[in-house]
Amino acid sequence: MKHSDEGLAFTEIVLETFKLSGLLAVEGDKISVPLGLSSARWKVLGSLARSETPLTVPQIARNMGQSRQALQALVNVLCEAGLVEFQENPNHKRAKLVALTTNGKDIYQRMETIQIPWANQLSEDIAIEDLNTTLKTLTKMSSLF
Amino acid sequence: MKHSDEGLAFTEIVLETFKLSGLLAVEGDKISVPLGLSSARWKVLGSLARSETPLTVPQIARNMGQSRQALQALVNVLCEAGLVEFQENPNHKRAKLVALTTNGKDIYQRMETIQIPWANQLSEDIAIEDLNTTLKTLTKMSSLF
DNA sequence: TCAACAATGACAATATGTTGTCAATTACAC
DNA sequence: GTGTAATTGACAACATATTGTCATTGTTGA
Repeated sequence: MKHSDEGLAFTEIVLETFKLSGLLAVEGDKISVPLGLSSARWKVLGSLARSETPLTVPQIARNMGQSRQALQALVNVLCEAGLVEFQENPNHKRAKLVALTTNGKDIYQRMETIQIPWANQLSEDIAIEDLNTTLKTLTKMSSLF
Repeated sequence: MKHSDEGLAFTEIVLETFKLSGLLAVEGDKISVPLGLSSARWKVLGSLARSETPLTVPQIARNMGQSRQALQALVNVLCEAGLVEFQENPNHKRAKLVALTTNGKDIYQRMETIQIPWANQLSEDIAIEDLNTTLKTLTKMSSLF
């Protein structure tokens, strides 16, 4: 049996995704180290900052496609660092709500002032149609699992 | 400062890349477990199988965008498992060449008989132009780092 | 209502990844 | 050639991720 044309491209995208993910994580670490963060912790702050309402740990995990245990560990560290806090959840005794503290919001704002020019500069030579197609395709791939 | 259109799409691709990478790793683990492998080990076998010539550990690491230390650890495990072996490198006393053993080649072949229908089936509803654009764009993004 | 099922937090074991460091080896410029 | 810089393997420390398990809490259907 052989790869179809689509199957071959799909497979190469898979490999490139692994590679890019690793490179981006290292890059994200470099960017966030000056503010005492890391790629992983920054992403958690981003989930909370982008959300309209406070989220529980399992909700964040599902959004990010990760296990709730991994997210719980990150959130616990962020809580100890004073960037997020647990709030009582009126709908659930055990599953507390995670919210950014004032300090957490401030740090995330400062990350944005670094991330925005970073993304703008790196993307300036890539066609917007290609970026849109890529995002659409990656999202479609994620939805397969 | 605000994201440009490109910067915004770029940022969302970054987040989707993290998510998809995690999902694919889990999926790859499931696929490869029956043959005693994992996503990470499978990728190493793939690098060796796809290469015309035997490679050194740092070469594989650079191909995959990873640290040579991480690759060395994987290769050592694969060597203990008898899937790869170290060969003397006529050009370098320390940097031995890594080659698939007969058993390693066999396992990889069997992985292919699983991976090919997997990729063909998952990609069948995605347009080939979109896949090609996505691969091109991801590769371009990787090259930025 | 209440019994069965699902979701959650906590903990442990393990895999995979980075970074930093050191000595040994190789490559290269002069 | 020779000295300096880069590469490599080995080791350690640590961060991030999965999976499995358990007791607790929440949800749902009969």
